[in-house]
Amino acid sequence: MNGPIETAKFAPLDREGLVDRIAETLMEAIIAGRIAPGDRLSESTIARDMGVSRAPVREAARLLENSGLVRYRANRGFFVHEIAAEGFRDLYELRIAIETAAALRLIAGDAAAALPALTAALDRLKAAAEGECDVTAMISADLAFHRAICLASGNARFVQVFDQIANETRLGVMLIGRLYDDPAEIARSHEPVLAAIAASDREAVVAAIEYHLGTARDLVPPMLVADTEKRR
Amino acid sequence: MNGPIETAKFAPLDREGLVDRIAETLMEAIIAGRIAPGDRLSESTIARDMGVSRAPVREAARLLENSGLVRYRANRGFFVHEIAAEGFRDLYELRIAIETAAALRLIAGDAAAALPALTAALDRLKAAAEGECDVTAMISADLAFHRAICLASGNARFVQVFDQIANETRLGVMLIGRLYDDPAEIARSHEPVLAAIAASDREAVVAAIEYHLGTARDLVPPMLVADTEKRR
DNA sequence: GTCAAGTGAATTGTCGACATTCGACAAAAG
DNA sequence: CTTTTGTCGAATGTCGACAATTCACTTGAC
Repeated sequence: MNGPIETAKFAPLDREGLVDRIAETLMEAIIAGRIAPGDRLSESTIARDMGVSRAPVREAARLLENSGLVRYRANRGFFVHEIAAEGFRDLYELRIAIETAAALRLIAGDAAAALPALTAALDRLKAAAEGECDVTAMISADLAFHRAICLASGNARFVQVFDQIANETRLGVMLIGRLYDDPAEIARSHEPVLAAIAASDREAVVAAIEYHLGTARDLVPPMLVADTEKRR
Repeated sequence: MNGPIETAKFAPLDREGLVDRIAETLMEAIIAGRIAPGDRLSESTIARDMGVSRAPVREAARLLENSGLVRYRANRGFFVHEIAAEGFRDLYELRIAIETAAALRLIAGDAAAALPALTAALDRLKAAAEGECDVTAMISADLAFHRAICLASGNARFVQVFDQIANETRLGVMLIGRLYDDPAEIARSHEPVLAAIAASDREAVVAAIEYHLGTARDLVPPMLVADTEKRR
């Protein structure tokens, strides 16, 4: 059974393909806001800039389409997704459904085992809210906490759906600077969710998530409309 | 507001691109079982058979990946997705979460307006269960009913997620002939769900969907394991 | 001045060819 | 006989070129 090598002496080489690297670069640019929502992703331009051909760029764009960052229109190309007020409500209703289900599933299983990861995620979120708060990092930490809940549920599907919509959430939220005006408050608003999970209280979990995400669902769309108007 | 043409006199030309047609053809072949789960989708072969180049075939495959029908492995190509027993449980937990949320949302809105569509979908399901029951058609009608619930919720996200996982459900369920041994019984099992929605009874809706989908969730995985063993 | 049609540059859609990688079989060493 | 190494066919990965489509601009008539 034992070959000459028992423990791996080398970490696997980073062999992620060209397409993945292009996709990552594009995603980073979109999330960082260097490409604005609604902007067209010119295949030729991107390919030329990156020094590759158009084929892998197209594939990368298709990949990003799955993440909801990019929309494709036939014969017109790829565009950075613009999220509307109405779509934001729907998006958050889906988040409530998914994350509530994940949390309930988590409680039904081994909640104790999952708590450290959740607590750690919340701590990181609080840390990100301290001092000179970078909005992008703050959003990342926020999403990471919610993702941790899905992950801890043990159901890969919940994580999959969450990942698909996380970036869209990001795009929507980033349009609104004001939302993160009081980062510490945002961070604190996650505590009831964790507390309910820790207490394994099903009803409290449902209520906490509904309140936490429901607040954003009801608060953000009007802001989105206002900000969209202002931009004209 | 009114232009010279008020009613459309011509159906829109079939301008859906080559990629879409390839994707549809492939999807049809997979759903019909002409390509078995686990089989490789050879780009070259498909391209040659269809008389096109490999580029649109690749894109079509990437599209099908979003529908969960196909999985992509780097440098190895596309394969028809194989669903495992464990994955099936997760899949159905997600369905319960989505469809329950959709139904509750539906009740919160204008339930009366949505009822005709749901009733019609259920009738079609019953009709499909009559006489010489084609399993594929039966599954389609079954899924169509559940999709109608998501659609009636008014939340496009629910529909989007449902569509993404519907085909995977199909692949999993099709592996098990026995499940549809008694089609009429299957059709009837949908009635409580519709009744609960019609009554706008939140608790009943939650219970009905949990029971209806939960039965499949608990029943199918052992069957999947058994059938997989048998196939060896 | 407004609107329609025409024109052309720019972009996407598709293709065939070449480079790279993979997996299986064969061959050689232990 | 088992294990490792070498080789080879076949598939994917990437590319540059051409065709088809779109969009902004110009042109012209009313």
